[in-house]
Formats: sequence, structure tokens, C-alpha cells
Amino acid sequence: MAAASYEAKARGVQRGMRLFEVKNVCPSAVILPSDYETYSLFSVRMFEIFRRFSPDVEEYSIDEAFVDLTGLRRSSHGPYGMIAKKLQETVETELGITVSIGVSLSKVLAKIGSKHNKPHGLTIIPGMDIHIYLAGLAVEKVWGIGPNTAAFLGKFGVKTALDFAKKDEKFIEKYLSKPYREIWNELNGRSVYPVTTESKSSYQSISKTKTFTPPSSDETFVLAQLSKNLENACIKARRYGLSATRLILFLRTQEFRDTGMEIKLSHPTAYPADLFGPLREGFVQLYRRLSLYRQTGVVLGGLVPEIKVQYSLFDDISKIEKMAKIYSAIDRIAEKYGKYTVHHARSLPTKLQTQHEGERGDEPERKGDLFKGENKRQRLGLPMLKIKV
DNA sequence: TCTGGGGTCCTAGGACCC
DNA sequence: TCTGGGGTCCTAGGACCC
Repeated sequence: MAAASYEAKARGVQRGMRLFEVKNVCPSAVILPSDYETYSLFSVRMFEIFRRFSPDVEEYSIDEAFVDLTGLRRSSHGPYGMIAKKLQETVETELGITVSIGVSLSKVLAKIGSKHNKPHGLTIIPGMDIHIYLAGLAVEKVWGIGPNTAAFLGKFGVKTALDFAKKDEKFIEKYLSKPYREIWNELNGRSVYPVTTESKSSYQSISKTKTFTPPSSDETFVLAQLSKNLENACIKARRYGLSATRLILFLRTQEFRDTGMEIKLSHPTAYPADLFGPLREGFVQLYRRLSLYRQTGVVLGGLVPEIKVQYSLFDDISKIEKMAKIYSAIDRIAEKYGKYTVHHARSLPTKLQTQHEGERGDEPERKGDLFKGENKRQRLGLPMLKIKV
């Protein structure tokens, strides 16, 4: 389970729960498959609204952004809080969704503000009030501070965000690395993280993993899972016009022991046919017959734009071109008839083992299961959007 | 959080070179 | 041949985020 409504959360549903657990805690829960396409449409519209208020918008994730309001009070004829309020109202009227906003001197403080009051919150943290908001906040709730760092800081009596902010520079320099020094500055109202406007150029890596229940020690089955991971990762890479120069594969056992390895590729590629060989070699080294595996994963790394791929004198160009043709045909078929219309025989043995009920299938069940006269968007009850194509 | 899936960045230490 | 100093690049792994 990836996300829960506020109502579900109130009844004890938590992020990362498995579906049967959700049903145990909250039998009346309505479980829906995710619909990334719709989220993306809202996301694009939301960022577009933000940009009406300021040109400096950092699209941080699909549902979050940083907006730099510095210097805009003049043109907006009002304080920052008022600009934020207007921004919030605009999103609500145009998109029919609520957003929570934090306004402060730095990104880390703005984040704290945005989480302070949800949903539909608007929290302004001026410099003189920083301590108020930090005092009641556990240090691990601060953006960038996780359980490990919180545990470490706890050894020095640092429990709250305020405890951390008040530590002197000598302590910070002595014990903490760059990211935490930066957070420390941000908490003290000194902005060190810029709002970066330019959208992230591209992926650094593409990964595909899959957990299967029950766990398996079947060599053929586990390798097939990896092959399928690889195929899926390659599909995504090709969609973004990227080729990989490294292949990482890993296996996770029932006991959550991970083993993995990285393989450097002789030339950049996004074709499974090029990668099954190395994948298999890696797998043979990792696989232990007596282990029970619950997850496989593949990461394509060292991604380079397809265009820039240089072939060496000794590469077989005609073979490469043939491969390109085959895969572009496969991609077109997949687009037209669905993802798994055509796939490699190597991935076939994933069907050896029936998956437990209630586990995710390859596609959300709802897709295609529409009533007459319905389309996906109407069914979700979404407001009509003007979609730029 | 008794454990789903997809990402990013930082750092220490080794390899290699002059 | 051995030793010392310094720079760069790469990799594994850690930590964190949505």
C-alpha cells in the first residue's frame, strides 16, 4: 500500500502496510490501484499555477514544489502569507484539491511549516518564531534526518529539532557530514539550499524490483523474475531514450539479506538481448541453492542518452541496427495492445508459481473494467482538465 | 513500520599516476 | 629499489526521501 487517505490513517492504516493488514485494521477501507497518469495531469497543472506566482518553482516530486517568493511582495501588493493564501485558493478552485503550504526562510523550515497543519494548512514561520516550531518537533521529523542520524544525535541529548538547531558549530563540524551541516544552517534560518528551477535533466538510474510470495528457491523461477525486472527496466530506459553502461542485480532472501553485484557493460544498451548474458552470469554467482528468495531487482545505471552512444570499430553495426528495429516494434506493440503482449521467453517461468491472493498483479484490476459510457477519468470523478499534448 | 517500489546524494577508501 | 607526498578517479555502501 502506497498511500492512505486521512480518514484511513485515522483508523490506523499506515504507509507500507500490506493489503490484508489494511483490511484487518480497517475492514471498510476502499482499496484503489494507483493511477500515475492522473496524478501526473494534476501535477502539471499545479506547477503551472505556481509559476503564475513566481518563475522560480522547483518541482520537487509529483506532489510537492518549492516556490521562491523572495522579492515578490511589491508586485503582489501584500505580505508573503497573503501570496501563499492566494496560491492555495487558486489550486483549490481550479483543481479541486487542497494543498498544505509552509512559508519560511529556508527550504527545511518551509517543509516543517507545510507539515505542521495538514490538510489544507498554511503555516508561516517568521525568523523570530522558529524556536516555537522546532521545540515540539522530534529531530527525526526534520527533512533529511532519518532514524540513524536521530539515534546518533540522541546520544548527545539531542531529541528535538530545537536541540539540534541550538548545538554550536564546533559540535556540528566535529561529528556531522555535509548534508547535516546544511540542515543545521537551514534550521537556523540561514538558507543554503537554493530553489533550483531547471527540471531534472534525466534519470541517473532506472530500477525494477519485485517481491513474490511465497518466497522461492527455484533457480529457474528466480532467474525469470530477474529477467522480467530487466525487461521492464529496459522498456523504461528506451522510453526515455537512455542506454545503460552498468547493470546491477540483486536478490533478497526471506531473512532480508541482500546480495548484489554490479557489472560494467562493454557498450551502452537498453536491449534485454544484450543483457541476459551478463545477468545470468551475475545470477549464477549470487544464487545459493538453499536460500529462499523473496525479491529480485535490477538497476540500470550509468545512463547515457541513446543519441550519444558511440559504437566502436569492432561493434557489429548491422546487428545493433537489427536489434533497434526489433525493439522499437516491440515497444509499439506494447503501446497499442498492452505491456506484456510480447516478451522474452526468458521471463516466462515467472508463471511457474502462482502468486498469493491479494498480491499485486501486473496491472491494476480496475483498468479496462469500465461500465458502458464511462472512461477512466469520469469514473474517478475528476474535474475536467485542459490537457496540453 | 517487522519490510512495497523507485529514486538521489555523500563519503571513505582503494587504485593509479606523477 | 625504497620511501614520501599529493592529486584524481572510481566504487561500494550508507542514509535518506517520496
